[in-house]
Amino acid sequence: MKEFIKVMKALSDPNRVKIVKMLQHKTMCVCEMREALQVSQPTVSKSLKILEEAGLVDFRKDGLWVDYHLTDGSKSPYVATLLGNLRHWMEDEAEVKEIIEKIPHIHREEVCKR
Amino acid sequence: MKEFIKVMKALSDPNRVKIVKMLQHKTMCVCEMREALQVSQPTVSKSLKILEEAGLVDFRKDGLWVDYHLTDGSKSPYVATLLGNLRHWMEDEAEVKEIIEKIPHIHREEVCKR
DNA sequence: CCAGTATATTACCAAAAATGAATACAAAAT
DNA sequence: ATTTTGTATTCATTTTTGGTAATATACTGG
Repeated sequence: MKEFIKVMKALSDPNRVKIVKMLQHKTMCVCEMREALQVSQPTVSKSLKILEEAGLVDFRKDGLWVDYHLTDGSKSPYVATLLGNLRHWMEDEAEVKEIIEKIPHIHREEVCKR
Repeated sequence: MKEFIKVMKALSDPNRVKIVKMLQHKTMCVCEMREALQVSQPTVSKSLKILEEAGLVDFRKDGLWVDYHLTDGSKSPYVATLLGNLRHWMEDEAEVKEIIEKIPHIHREEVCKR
């Protein structure tokens, strides 16, 4: 039950859902997401931690950057199912579309350094 | 997006999930759920309102009683999918099983009147 | 080692949500 | 009409959450 609740809570916030939707398109680092979402870096970090603890995302360190990606959900049926559904869910939401369209124009080298 | 968040939030609370699991077995009134969950009546009512606003449950008045039941989710793909998944999800959770086992022993006529 | 950069963590604030007591409302019975 | 009973709502209080600013940590290059 606790696991389920954790996953539901993780997906109960617009920014976190947007992060998931972005990561469906590509692996991203924190500052890229920061730029896409237009929120502060700590806010992104915190959201990512919640998603990570729910088993929705994982990361790999690449030098100074931390690249986040969606998990395969193999550790939780809830995660697997919801990540699966989220592939098609909300594809037409303006809020999501706007952000997805930004992604190709965000380049790590330009966006960071703050 | 707002609709999705509402559904996720509604399912982010143990008592509300338990209510859904109970309603999978039978239509129930507020005081029966109160007895099964061992919480106050207003708490149940409020939980039901949240579930209702998310489109997960609906009710029918039967004299003094208000019988709640799960919806068919026809108004929201999120609801439809999650209610579908919740049919098998958490069937083995001790927390849920205990409550489900109580249901047959709860009789409206005895449980109400307080 | 030092400076610079990306991320994480901490501390704190405001807004939202959960909780319980009291009250209001509605339907039925007397 | 009044009382009783099941449910909904209100209100005050506490807890949780989401956000930013400030700070700490970790990696890189000189």
